[in-house]
Amino acid sequence: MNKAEILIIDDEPQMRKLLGITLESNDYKVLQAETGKEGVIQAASHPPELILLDIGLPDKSGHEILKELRQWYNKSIIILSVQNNETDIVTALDNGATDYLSKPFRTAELLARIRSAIRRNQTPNDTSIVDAGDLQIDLVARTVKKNNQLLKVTSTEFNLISLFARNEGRVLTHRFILKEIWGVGYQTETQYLRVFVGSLRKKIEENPNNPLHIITESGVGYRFQ
Amino acid sequence: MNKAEILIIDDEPQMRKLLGITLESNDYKVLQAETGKEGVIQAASHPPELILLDIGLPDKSGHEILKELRQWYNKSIIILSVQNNETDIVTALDNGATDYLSKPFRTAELLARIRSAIRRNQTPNDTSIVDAGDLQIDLVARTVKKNNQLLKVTSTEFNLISLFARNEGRVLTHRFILKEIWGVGYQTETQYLRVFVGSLRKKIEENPNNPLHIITESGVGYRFQ
DNA sequence: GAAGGATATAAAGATTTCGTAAAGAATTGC
DNA sequence: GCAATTCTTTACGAAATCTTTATATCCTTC
Repeated sequence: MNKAEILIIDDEPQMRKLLGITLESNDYKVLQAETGKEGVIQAASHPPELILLDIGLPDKSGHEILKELRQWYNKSIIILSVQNNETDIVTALDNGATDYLSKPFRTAELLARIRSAIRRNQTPNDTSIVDAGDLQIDLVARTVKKNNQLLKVTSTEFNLISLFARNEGRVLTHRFILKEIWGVGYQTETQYLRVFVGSLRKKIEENPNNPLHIITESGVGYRFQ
Repeated sequence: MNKAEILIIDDEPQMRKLLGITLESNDYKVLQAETGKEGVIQAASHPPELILLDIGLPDKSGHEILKELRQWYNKSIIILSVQNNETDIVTALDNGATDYLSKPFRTAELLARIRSAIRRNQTPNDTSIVDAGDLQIDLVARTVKKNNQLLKVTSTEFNLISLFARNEGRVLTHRFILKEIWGVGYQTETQYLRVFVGSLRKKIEENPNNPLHIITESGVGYRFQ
């Protein structure tokens, strides 16, 4: 039985040390990251069984890191936070956090919640690369290849094609896409979508006038295949 | 979209009422049980999407009920308790509870944890496909396949065939269909229906002159099979 | 089997939705 | 601080879809 790996993302050295000792003495293998950025890179290079994410990080808000991780990481993420306000908890859970614990937490409870979270880990589709014919979309590296050639896509363009790739074959409504990419205030800005779908098609489609990957479902949204 | 069912097992009538109102106003279907025994029976006869289990029950300890449920019930169980002691939490989680909330809890947090728990119940490629011989209608992806080949259908056409698929074998009156697809002001626009049924038949039927899927019930409506 | 109401089909007209180009605004990188 | 890139907005022609009309066919009932 090899040890389950847990990645701690927390900027406080003391907290990392405390958590590290606790977890190691309970037979977990511990990985650590000081910043969100570093955490994402570590998680990508070697996906752990569970991530403990402090939400009060210096570089980005923990919520952003959580969203970023959840674009491809589908194992458990437990949020640790000094915050105990409801909005924070609700946001984290709705962004895909597995659990939320307020600091200071009780060790035995933390361990029990970790056991529970690991037990429930779904069989992961551990590939972060979505393959769609001549296209390969790497959700971690944030790259798009067409016939093995790297395409130059902007950040928003990538977010869009990443969303498509993660929902291959199903129709996504305009509202849904706009909410996911631009946020809840933009759900009626359908024109944004038209422009960005247009520029994506120019890049990924053999013939942009007759798209084979991004199909428009008139009156509803788009479908990727 | 039918409502997710939640079973509340709690001996306090007030708490059941409070939870019931909260959940129902958030579009869940609520089932209630006063005792653990009753709860187990209810859950067995009609497994809900999630169980809210109070741990301070009179007949058996909630922990026993939890264990009993977990022998066969594998969806989410959230524990509610006035207790906030660590042993209790750890025991519950190790017995397979999905989550543990101490009373009094905050409503928004409870709802977020319920959403999270239900979300995790679903298998990643959760599709609800209606199979009708050579036709497969995917209600989530909004796609129609005939002999495994994607058909191009417009938004209204899909809404129509989706309504048919969800009421397979049943005669739907003109008025009902018109109300569902176009809204209450259109219940007499029978000609709309004729046109759209016609175009659907052209796409899905082997021989549109002798339809096998969308059957005309003259003077009444249509039936899908 | 004939009459009359109900249904089917085709096609024209009306409306909505889409795609593209391009200009202005904001952001990023050097 | 300037140039380059990216994002947001506007405008307009093109395409797809929906609605309506006309006419042919089918079905039921007597």
